[in-house]
Amino acid sequence: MKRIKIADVLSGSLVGDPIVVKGWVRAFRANRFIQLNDGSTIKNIQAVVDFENFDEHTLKRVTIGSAIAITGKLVESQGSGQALEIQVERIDIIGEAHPDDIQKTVMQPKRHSLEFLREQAHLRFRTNTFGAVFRIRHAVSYAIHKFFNDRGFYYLHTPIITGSDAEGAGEMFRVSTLDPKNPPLTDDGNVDYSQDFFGKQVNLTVSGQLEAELGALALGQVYTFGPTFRAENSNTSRHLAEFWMIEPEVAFNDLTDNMDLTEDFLRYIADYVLTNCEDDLAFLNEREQKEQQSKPKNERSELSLIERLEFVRDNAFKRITYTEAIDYLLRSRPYKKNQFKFDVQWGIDLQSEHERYLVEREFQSPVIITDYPASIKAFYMRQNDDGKTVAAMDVLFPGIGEIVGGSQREERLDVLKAKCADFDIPEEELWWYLDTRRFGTVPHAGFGLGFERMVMFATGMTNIRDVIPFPRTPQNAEF
RNA sequence: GCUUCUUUAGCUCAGUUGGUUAGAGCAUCUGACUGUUAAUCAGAGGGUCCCUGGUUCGAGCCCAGGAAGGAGCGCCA
Repeated sequence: MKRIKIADVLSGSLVGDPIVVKGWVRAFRANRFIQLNDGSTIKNIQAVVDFENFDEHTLKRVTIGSAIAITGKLVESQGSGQALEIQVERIDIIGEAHPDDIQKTVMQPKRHSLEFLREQAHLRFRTNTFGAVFRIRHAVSYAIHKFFNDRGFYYLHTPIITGSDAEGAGEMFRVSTLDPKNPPLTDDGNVDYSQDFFGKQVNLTVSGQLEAELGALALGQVYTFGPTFRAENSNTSRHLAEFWMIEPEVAFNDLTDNMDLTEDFLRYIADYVLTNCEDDLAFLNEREQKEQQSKPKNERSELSLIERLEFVRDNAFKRITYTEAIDYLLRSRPYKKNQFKFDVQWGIDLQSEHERYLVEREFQSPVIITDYPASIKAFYMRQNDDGKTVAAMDVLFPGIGEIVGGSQREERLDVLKAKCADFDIPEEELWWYLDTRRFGTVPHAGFGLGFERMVMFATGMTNIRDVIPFPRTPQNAEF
C-alpha cells in the first residue's frame, strides 16, 4: 500500500479506509497513543495501539524520534483532542532512536530555548516551531515568485561571483584559488591577481541590482532572488553574512510607481501567508502570545502576529519625505525631553531609535520615507530637482526596521557620470552600466527586500538566525 | 567593532557571609496504571560548577586573563 501524507489524511475523507502513514514519533502516551508527524503539516496523527494484543518487542522500539510506518484503519476518534485517528493493525520500525541519545538532543520532549535549538540546527526541523517556520519560509518564497510571475516579471539570475566592487553596499568576501600561503606577487609586492582563476580580483555578490537594471532595460520588468553576501562584522539579531535578497527592477517606473509596487508586493505576501499557512501561523501566534505573557506590560507588542499581518494586508502604508520625518522627530516628545541618543537635524542618517519612534510611536504602521539627502545614499539614485535630495525610499516595519530599500535610478548619463566622480567610482569599472544610459536610456526604479527579514515578519521570530536553516554569522559557519 | 548581561545535571534554573555529602522542575530509566492530549503515581540513575591561573586552612561563590552565547548599538537588507 502506498503511503499517504498526514496532511492529506487529515484533510481528506478516508474514514473507514485502510491506510499507511510514515513519519517520526513525537509522543507515545500510555503505551496506547502514538503521535506521528511527517512534516506535511504541523498536526500529528494519533495512532491507537491495542497494546494488550500487540507484540511487546515492537512497541518497545516505538520511541520518541524514531521513524515508523503505521498500517491501519482511519476512524473517527473517541477522544476529544482530535477528530480522526488510526486503529493500528501493523507497525514497522524504519529507523530506531535510542532514548538516552534522544535525551541529549532538541527532540527531548520538552520546551527548549531558541539558543539551544540553534546549537542543533540539524535537528531543530523536527520541532513544531521550526517546522512551522520553514514551511512558512517556503510559502513566502513561492508567493514572491508567484507575485512577480503573475505580473509579467522575468526571474533574472544575476552572478554570485562578481568582479565589480562598485555597489558600495558593504564589505565583500574575496573569491580566489591562489595558494594563500604563497600567492604570486607583482613587482611592487602586492598579490598578483592577474594569475588568479578569473585573471582579476573577484568577490561574492553584495547585490544583483546593477545587473538587474541591465535586464530591466530590455526585458521591461525583472526580479532577482538569490543569495547575497556581506562580510560586515555585524553582531545583531537582524544581520547575516549570507542571506537571500529579492530585487525587482522596472523600466519606465518612477518613485511613486516603485512605492505602489512595493506596497502591493508586501501586502500580497502577507495575504498569501494568512490564507495558505493557517495552521502554522496559528501555532506561532499562540507561541508568541505565551511568550508575551511572561514579559512586562510595556514591552508587549500591541498586535499579535496574525493581527500584524492583517494590518499590512489591509492598510495603506504611511508615506512621508525625509524632510517631513525630520520635522516629526524635532516635534517629538523624546526629542524635546532629550531622550534620543543621537542628535536630529536635516542631513543625518536616521538612527534605529528615530526609525522606531516613527514606526512604533508616531504612526504605528509601516512607514515609507522618501527623498533622502543625496550624501547619505548610493551613487545610482536619481537626483531630485532640488539638487539636495535623491528619489530614494525606505520601508520601515515595526520590530524589524528597514525591510525594503529602493529608489528611482539615475538615468541621465551626464548626471550619473558626475555622481561617479563625486563618489570616487572610476567610470572604467562601470562602463557596462553607463552604456545602458547611452543607448535608449529610460527612467526606471526598483527595490531590494531582505528575504529573511520578510520571513521574520511572517513568523514573528525575533532573531534572524531562526528563520534561515543554517545561519552564517561572524565566527559561525557550523553545519 | 563597541556596550552590557550570562555560563552549575540532557534542558531551564536556584545555590545564603567563602565552610562538611552542590539542589529543584522538566527530561531519561525501572515499576504501577491504562482513552491519553505537556498523561498520572512511586522509585532510581545522572555533575570537568565554561577554561587557565591566583588569593585562602578552605572557592560554585572573591580576583585576573581567556572562550562561548544572548541583548543593545554601529554598518545594512
